[in-house]
Amino acid sequence: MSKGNVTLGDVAAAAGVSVGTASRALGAVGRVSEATRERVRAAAERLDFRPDALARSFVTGRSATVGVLAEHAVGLHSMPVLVGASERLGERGIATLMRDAHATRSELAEHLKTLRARRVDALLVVGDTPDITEIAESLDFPSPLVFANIEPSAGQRCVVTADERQAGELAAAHLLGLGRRRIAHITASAALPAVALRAAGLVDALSARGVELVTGGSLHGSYEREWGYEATQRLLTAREGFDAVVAGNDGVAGGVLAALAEAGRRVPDDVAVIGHDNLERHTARGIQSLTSIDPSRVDIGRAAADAVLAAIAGEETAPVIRVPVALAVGRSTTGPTLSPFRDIDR
Amino acid sequence: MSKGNVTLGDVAAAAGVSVGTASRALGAVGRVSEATRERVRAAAERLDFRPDALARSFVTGRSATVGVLAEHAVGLHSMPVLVGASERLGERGIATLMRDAHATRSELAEHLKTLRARRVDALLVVGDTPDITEIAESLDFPSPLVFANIEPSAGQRCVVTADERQAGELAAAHLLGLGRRRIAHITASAALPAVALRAAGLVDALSARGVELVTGGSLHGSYEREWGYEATQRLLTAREGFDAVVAGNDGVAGGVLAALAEAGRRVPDDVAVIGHDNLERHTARGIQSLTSIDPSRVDIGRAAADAVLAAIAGEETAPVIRVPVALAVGRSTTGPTLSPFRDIDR
DNA sequence: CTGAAAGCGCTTACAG
DNA sequence: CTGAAAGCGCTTACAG
Repeated sequence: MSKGNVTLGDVAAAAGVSVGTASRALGAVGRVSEATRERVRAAAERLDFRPDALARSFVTGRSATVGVLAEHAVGLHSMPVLVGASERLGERGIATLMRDAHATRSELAEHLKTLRARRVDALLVVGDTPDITEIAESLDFPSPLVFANIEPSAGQRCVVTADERQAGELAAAHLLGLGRRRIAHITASAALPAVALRAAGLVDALSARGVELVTGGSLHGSYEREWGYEATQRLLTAREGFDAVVAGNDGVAGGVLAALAEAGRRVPDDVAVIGHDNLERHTARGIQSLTSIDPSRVDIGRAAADAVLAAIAGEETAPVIRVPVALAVGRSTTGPTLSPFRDIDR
Repeated sequence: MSKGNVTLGDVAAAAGVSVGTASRALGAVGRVSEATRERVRAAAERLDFRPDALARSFVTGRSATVGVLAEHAVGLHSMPVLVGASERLGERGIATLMRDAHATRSELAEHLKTLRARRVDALLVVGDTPDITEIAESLDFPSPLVFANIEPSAGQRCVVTADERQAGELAAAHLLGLGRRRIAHITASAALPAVALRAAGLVDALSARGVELVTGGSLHGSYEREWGYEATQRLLTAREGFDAVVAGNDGVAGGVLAALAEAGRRVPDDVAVIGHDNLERHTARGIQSLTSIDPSRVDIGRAAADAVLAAIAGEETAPVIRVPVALAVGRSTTGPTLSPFRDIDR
């Protein structure tokens, strides 16, 4: 009690069996009579026996640790994923060893070597990295790889990410439900897979109701606020009639709102606006001003942890796991009209 | 290469020495001739030898893992601390095992037992927990304890947290620098240590310049937006002349702004407002609207990790480590006047 | 300075 | 079904 922890030998002695038998009685491998199993269990219980995790890891080769490669870990996109995953893994007694993924190929290779020496049971990659799959293969990295927070590309066995198509669908359903029919989509480069998926979800859901985007397609630019501003001005100048804008993210939505305000268009009365990322979730100041798609990144982290656990257990995992997104409804679509102070004051 | 990793035995064989000698040559313990040390090192280098961490942990008893007890891990106050700490520890090859600190005493005791069985090298407690020091003592928990994100109380050896006094001082300096002299302080309960420290920092820094709070002292209520609203209305009703408000947090500041707007007071022209927490950091939409104290929680996490590393190394650590806060200057103190749309649109 | 050996606490074939 | 033994890869007194 005071010093040395109780060991399997103590339990075996207390139960009157050998350590080998005690181990089998407590573990899953090997046959033991029910009677001795009970006796050993009772002894273990009585002594509050906790097997030394280090010894067990040493002999089994499972470290109960997973490596985590994180792109910009302290950013708002990664943090909730990392914490959600760590929490879920921690519940299962799995530790995490985090390394920065913002690194050169040789640095990444070095990280992987360290993690292999650590005998991590799996590697979770959060965000974008240069060719980690390829590097892992070239190093003969022995643990399963799980990816989170990226769009899947070739070579990845298991990717956990947001349901980007659904994001577009939710936006469409919400706006259609509000009676909007002349909808514009101002978003980032079509070369980004997530952008393409969201656009497809939006367009398809609108088509199903016989509606198409006012400009005939998405307006592709960047994720910058300026792009939202500029694209909206273009729409206004072109006298394109529109009663709703789906923005690529909350920053772009900000630019849209600014342009609308300058032009004297009321939100949501004249134009409803939807963002993406729901940054307001983090400020939590009470009233939601911008309607926005919330990617539930903590849930992505948890789902990624579940995928990691499955991979460790040797179970087959789906190649792509899409985590549902949610729509955070705010005043930019449902009113009352956005107005001075009431919007900065919370 | 293909299968079994290179082991110390391989290195020893390559260098023509025994494993024991190889171990001494690579490690710090025991004397070895410089010649053989070099030979062993060369062999290790050539074979790209990485000692099996599990074997090493097993024999040394150090797991290279620290337990983390987190109060509301996925919250905005904890996440940056957790990620900052994990990242720093990861750089040093230390893994983290996270458990929820929002638990009953017996659950916490159970967590600690698990962590002891895991042989964690230290325990990092983030946020508030019921009596963890006491529980650890009653369990004879063998690893050092480090606390982050709480105000120190009796019994804690090492606490890493924000410099709360400095928060008050920064607010004072900023407002005085802007020529404000009639300053109100609307904050939460004086029973909260952080509140008391911030108030003390504010009052002392003002006193040094011959200024005192308009109401003769801080107005203590809660951290709720409503309190900010109500307290401001009281000030207005009492015809208390004031040209600045320091709010307990950004939520309270929101209430203050709402009340001022309703009363037709311009911000910052008539009244400057400072918040605390700088939630806008997370939305990062471009222009800072609310001036606010930013507690730099990622830095708290990093500093906590450093304290953990020191504790593991057996070094003496300071009982309280205060991490500097910063002032994020926004339009609520420096203008231009907060106005419609321009403030929600970014 | 170096080698041979014991040992960390567990798991798991291998005999009985 | 159970016990005795080997072994996981390293570190570290202990002899030489």
